[in-house]
Amino acid sequence: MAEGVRVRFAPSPTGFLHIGGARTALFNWLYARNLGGTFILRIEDTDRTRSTDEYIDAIIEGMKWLALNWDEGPYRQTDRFDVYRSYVSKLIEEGKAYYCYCSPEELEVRRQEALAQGRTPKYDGRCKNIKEPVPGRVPAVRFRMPQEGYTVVDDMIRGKVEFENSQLDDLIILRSDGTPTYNFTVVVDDVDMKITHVIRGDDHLNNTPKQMQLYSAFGYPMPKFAHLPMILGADKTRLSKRHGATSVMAYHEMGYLPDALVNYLVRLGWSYGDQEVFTREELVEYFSFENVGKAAAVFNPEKLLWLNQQYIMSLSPESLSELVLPFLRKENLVSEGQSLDMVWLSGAVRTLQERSKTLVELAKLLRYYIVEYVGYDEKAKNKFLNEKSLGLLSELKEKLGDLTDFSHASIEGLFRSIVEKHGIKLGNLAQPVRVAMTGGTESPGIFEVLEIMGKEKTIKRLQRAIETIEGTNSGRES
RNA sequence: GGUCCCAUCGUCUAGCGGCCUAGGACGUGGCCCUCUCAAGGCUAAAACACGGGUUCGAUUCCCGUUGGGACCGCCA
Repeated sequence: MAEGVRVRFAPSPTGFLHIGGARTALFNWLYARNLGGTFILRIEDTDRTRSTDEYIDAIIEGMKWLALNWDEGPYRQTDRFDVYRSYVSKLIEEGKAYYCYCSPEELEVRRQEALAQGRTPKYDGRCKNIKEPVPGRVPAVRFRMPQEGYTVVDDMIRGKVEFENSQLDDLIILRSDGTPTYNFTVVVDDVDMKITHVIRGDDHLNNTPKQMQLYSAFGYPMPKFAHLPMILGADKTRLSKRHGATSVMAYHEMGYLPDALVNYLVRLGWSYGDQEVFTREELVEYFSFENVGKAAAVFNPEKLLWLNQQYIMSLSPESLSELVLPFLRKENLVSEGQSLDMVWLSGAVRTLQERSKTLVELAKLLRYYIVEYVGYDEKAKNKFLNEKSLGLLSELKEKLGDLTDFSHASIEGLFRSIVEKHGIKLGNLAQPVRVAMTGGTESPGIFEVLEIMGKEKTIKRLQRAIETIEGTNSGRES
């Protein structure tokens, strides 16, 4: 049963890999991996005016980033025109297709007329029985669609969907310029590549009966179909650029983890009881179309953000450090060629990972650990770096200077003893120190911050805070 | 306009006739923890679109209404 499952993702390179396409690819990938089948990547670039090699590269880049590896391809339809032409010839010979001499302009006029009169635009079949070429006209080729009976799509998600054949149009399979059209190439390729399951977006459901007629004409067994519900924007219309970032790689740049995006995307329309967070292995193991919903789903960036944080928290500090490095460069915190002590960085990252929802956020938070001098937040400075804290900061500076073991435990011991001596709350000491160290009032636990910062930097920053209060600081900011 | 699809909290969803006082998650409010911010724990508000059937019993099955969406190209 599981034997020989072959599925494909077939994007057209007229744009970047977007959220919707990625989810289609993902469901194909999951289905193939779940059943031990073959996942094929096919580029549908027959529209040569809109397809570009840059977009092909971009789609592949997106697939790789999401780690949706394919087993065959990428095939390009523009490499396969010979195949399509031979199928066209066969259909013409068998009388299943015919030449149509109507020009695109004429067809457009008739379509507009029909629309204006409230009729359904449909080809009138006037070229159906023309035997001789029409002088001065280069014909397109149309497929002779049966007009009696029904075509029933047996969909793995929606069940049986019935279409009346009289609704089906004689579709053009070969343009007058000799290039084949989408509905035709999909079927030829799926036949040729022995695709067993066609998993694609909901927007193709209406095309399916036409394509099924093509399958019959070729005498090829029907594949199974699964039409995935659409992804909508907050306004419940189909997700598009105006809803914000839709390119998969844009999420990479914003500091999202591919696994988080995959996890989010799969839960849009699929569920497994109450579980929200899945490993790849679990996803592959649990995936089934039985648990795929039928309703369109609204894309919710907030939940994606939450998931991303879950993934960031679950990563080891070491691997997170590697991942955040490029973002540190972008923030100009690490210059080109400069190397960072990765063990130290991991320690710093560890204190920040539950405070970061994205890698970009993490990189920004890492700032005060890395730079030479921190600038003070104005409000924080006024509130905590003043006469009241001056004595405490000086005392702390002196005692920290005598500390030989600059560890979390001994730093904490020192803080506790000072606090106890003065009969004040820990916060009264911690907050001024926090501003001195980070420039602001929010950070990881103050003892960890000092430990990561190290003795030398800690003393320097305390000294600078003291000078600031005394008004002797030169005012350099970093 | 025609064809097709869809319908549970604001959002993602569980539910496949009685287990439902409708569960979980995000977000939102409160409380706890606490050196700040997070994280974490507890907690609150929040939904079966409507109307008919079928049934002893409907969120669940059927029909209709309403509302949303997709497609109707010599685009894919």
